Amino acid sequence: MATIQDVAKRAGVSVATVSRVLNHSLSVREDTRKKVQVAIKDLNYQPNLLGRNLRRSETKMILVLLPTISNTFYVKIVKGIEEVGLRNGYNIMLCDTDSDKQREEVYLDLLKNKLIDGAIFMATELSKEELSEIGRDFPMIQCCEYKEGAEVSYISIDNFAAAYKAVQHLIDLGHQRIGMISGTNHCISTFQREAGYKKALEDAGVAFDDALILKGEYGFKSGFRAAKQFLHRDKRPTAIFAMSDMMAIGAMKAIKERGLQIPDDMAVVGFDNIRFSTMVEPQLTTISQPQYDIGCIAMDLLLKQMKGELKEPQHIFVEHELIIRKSTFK
Amino acid sequence: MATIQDVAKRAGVSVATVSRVLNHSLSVREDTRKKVQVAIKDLNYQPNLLGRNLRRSETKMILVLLPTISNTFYVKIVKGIEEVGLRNGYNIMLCDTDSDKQREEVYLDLLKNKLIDGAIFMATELSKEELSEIGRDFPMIQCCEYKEGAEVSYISIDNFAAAYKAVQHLIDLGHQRIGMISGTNHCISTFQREAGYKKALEDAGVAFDDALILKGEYGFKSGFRAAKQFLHRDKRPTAIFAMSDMMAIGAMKAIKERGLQIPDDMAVVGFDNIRFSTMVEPQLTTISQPQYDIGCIAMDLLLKQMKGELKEPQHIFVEHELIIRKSTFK
DNA sequence: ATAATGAATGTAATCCATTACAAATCATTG
DNA sequence: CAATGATTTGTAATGGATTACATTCATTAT
Repeated sequence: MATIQDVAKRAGVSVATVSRVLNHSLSVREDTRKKVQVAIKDLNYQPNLLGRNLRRSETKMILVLLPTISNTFYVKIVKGIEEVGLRNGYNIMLCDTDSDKQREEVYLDLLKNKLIDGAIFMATELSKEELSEIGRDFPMIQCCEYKEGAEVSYISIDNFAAAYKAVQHLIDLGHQRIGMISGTNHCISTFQREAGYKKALEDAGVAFDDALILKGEYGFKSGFRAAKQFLHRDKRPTAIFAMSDMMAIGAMKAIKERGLQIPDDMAVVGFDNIRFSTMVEPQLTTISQPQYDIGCIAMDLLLKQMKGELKEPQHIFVEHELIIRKSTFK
Repeated sequence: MATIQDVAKRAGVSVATVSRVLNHSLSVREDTRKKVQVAIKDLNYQPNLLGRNLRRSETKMILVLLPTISNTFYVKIVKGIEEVGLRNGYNIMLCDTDSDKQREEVYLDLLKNKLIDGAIFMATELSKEELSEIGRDFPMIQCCEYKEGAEVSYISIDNFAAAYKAVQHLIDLGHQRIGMISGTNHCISTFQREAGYKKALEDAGVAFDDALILKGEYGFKSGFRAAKQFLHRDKRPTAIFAMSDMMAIGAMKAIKERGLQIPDDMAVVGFDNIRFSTMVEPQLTTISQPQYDIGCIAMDLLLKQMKGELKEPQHIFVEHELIIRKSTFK
């Protein structure tokens, strides 16, 4: 591998001049620039970024921490992050933390050790104190999930309002016994969506029944199992609000297996508007988030923070939408 | 940010000694080690990896290039790569190339510029010549998709044999008019699966009909559209072999919308055994690949190559399996 | 022709950690 | 107690590129 020294020697100039050519500095005469470029080509020279990075103290790499890569919900968010990141000269790397704190810390060390310039969390197992501490020294943004009170910017939808709207929709359709398939994790979205569910019931004058909330792991199976439980009850709910589309789709399978009709015997609402929600029969009513925009904004925030343009942590909420399909209304 | 110099000064030793402590060198007296560790803790020192990497000329980072992160097929492969990689002290980063050659090249520059130690391609837009050239100088492995003739190791299943087996299964069930929903891309798997399809027909004495192969983009919609086309025909096929589960599931939707029964009126076989293949009604017959193992082996190969233990490029084929479910056979 | 100005180029310090080699310290033995 | 070898520690070079500052060269003004 040729180094900048080799190029300099071959071109008969100093390393400084080569560096200037590499970095498109203006003050290089046209013929010397040519000479250097020839030498670069001759030697098939590629600048070693380790040297450059050390000197500049930046790597132009951004890390996106995903709790799991199997959740298609993140796809469009990542696309948004990439769009803005690449346009600004940053490479976007994804990491699968598997919701494992240790693994998260391994990747965070890359941030602390300057191997990456910034990080975007889709979720984290860190406490708000730990987050705040790292956030003080290194650029990072929380996206969709966040820790309330952590001194780290975030962008999200208003999960409370979204759940409220979904449940209100069911109430408007005449449902009174509405089962909720919630999540076991401690994400803020779970908490807020449950709160939205309760508030919508309360505002409609429907008594809250603890037995109507079941918890699962966000996947197809959990939804399937929870719905089965609901179906076994004497007074089964007439509608189900699931915290994720995957759960909702699992629930739909259980309902159909039982020989019941959706939405007549039981209506179903999901959350996320994943692509599959239009591929099932009937298509799923769900909450849609502007994922792509969320990604763009998250990356924008990170860029600002890296430039030092953010004095205070920002809290941004974007609009959501209730998409009404056949699983609730013919 | 404290540097190794600061630590050395505070501990009253030389930077070399601090470095030895950091790298667990044996020849440090117990009490000096303690002193240094105290200083490290006091200053909250984190070694700057940019310096270390420059010196060692390695970053312990591995890149996995994905043509798209929305395809859940890669999830388990990535898990396998991560398992082996992390166990060997490497950080695994994922990149979404969007099957865009330019974007691939951006990420490959990271390899050429020493910012990552090695790369695993799930697919590539590079030609075999380009691959070979980079492969000569930098550690890389092809996984699942590969370029025949490129001097770069690969691991895959035998796509020809797998397709052959799938089609043979349909033939065994008495099907003669078997439609294939193939892909428009130029991946070797597409080519080989078509070849396997043809050979299975040939060996069974069934005449090959060009009109029975339709091409699409691997997704739900393509499968849906292709199946619709098949359904409009006078002599429609009695079975469909799709190149991906997503296509197969799209095809199933079209068949069901037409009011036909699966598998009685039309049997369907997919490819990949994604999780959704068990979530649809009826469950999908498909080809299963040992994705997790494939990931482990790919990472193993890469480790060997980085250690210089691979003189020749390796070509590894792993077993596949035909999983027979209700979409072909009650 | 000469001084002054500005453009082009070069020299050397710098980023931070690692490590070969040198030096110092310690323990052991004749 | 000196000599030897082993262990511990320090000095300084190193990796490759960037850049402040110094120098050279060409051009314009006087």
